[in-house]
Amino acid sequence: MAKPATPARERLLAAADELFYARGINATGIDAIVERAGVALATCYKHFGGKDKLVTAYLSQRDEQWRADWEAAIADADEPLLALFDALERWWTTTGHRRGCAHVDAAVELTDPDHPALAVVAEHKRHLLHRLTEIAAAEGFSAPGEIAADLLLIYEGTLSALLLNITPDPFTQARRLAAARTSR
Amino acid sequence: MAKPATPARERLLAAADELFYARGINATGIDAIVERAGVALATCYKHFGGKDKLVTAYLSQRDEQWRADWEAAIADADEPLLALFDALERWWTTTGHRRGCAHVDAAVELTDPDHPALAVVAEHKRHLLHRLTEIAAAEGFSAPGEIAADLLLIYEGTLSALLLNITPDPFTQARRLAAARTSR
DNA sequence: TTCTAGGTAGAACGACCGTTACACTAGTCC
DNA sequence: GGACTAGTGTAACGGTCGTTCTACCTAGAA
Repeated sequence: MAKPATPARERLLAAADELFYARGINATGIDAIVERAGVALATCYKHFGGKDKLVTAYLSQRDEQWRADWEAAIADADEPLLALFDALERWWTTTGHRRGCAHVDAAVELTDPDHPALAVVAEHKRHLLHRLTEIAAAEGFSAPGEIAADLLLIYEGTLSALLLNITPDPFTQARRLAAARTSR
Repeated sequence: MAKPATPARERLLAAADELFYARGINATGIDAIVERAGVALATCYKHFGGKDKLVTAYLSQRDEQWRADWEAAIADADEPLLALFDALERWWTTTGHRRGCAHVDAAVELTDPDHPALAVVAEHKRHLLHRLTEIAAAEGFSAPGEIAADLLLIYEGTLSALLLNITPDPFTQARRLAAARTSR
């Protein structure tokens, strides 16, 4: 929250979130975001200074939101390690879009390896692995890093399955696989 | 093989394969492919008629290649169900690029749901599920469809983990998870 | 020889997009 | 009142890209 959250800035971020996710980053022009936000083009550039930074802010916001949702699910869950899939299913069923994980999409779309938004993607996934490892350790598992990596792999597979629509019920699958992996 | 495989056509497809995969579909212009192939621009349009169809041909070729590699791995493997991961690792270690699955990338990049190439993507993944189900049935598993879906989910997760570089050794992970799922 | 198929080279078009600049407005605070 | 801040609206620039067109070339078949 370095910058003040003015209404214009918030509306720009909300519009960017909708359009970047639904239509893709490269396919979405600044003009479309500005129009959706009901804001002047110059205002967008005053706040973000360019598309790259707007994309970065969009992904950061998604990361923040996801962490909050996940932590809430962890607090609610009987088995904290499986809360990942509770949060995923809640997110998936409450939003209408079908484009998988916004961070994975960005990693695919942003071809330039120096794009600043890619750092946010890497940090988002790093956090997933780190937090899963923490939870597994707290649950007393002997190899928490291995369990965390396996759950992350299952999670990524679920996201892909959702994006590609290849499997009838990815959530049930994911929970079955994850439960088998974490049973003792 | 409806069209004759003239040298120009082959070189165009080879160039498209390299560039579309390495730099992304949207970020790669026809000009770049034509230059890489050492072919005239008009020749490209005479063979493919447009970028959409070139992309479609590129993905079809990848699909064909992947099926052949996988079938070879199945023939070689002790456990046919796990050959998927043998083929994946061989492909990954013999090619230099790190952009995950070309078909998933296309599904992310091609925002227009009517893009003709998306049918190839869907068919590619449908075939994976179908063939895995066949093998599981041949191996005598009682719920071959379930096993196939689980293996496909693990496979997709591995591809994502490779793309995002989030996990130290996705192949070992994938084999461990898959072996646990198919043990009896 | 003539016809044809496949390939070449280069230019041009139209559209889109990220970015910048300029002139203007309205509220706020000293 | 004056200065500052945030926002508006429009126009233009420069670049990229998919696509089309025209003219030309070459090798082999009829």
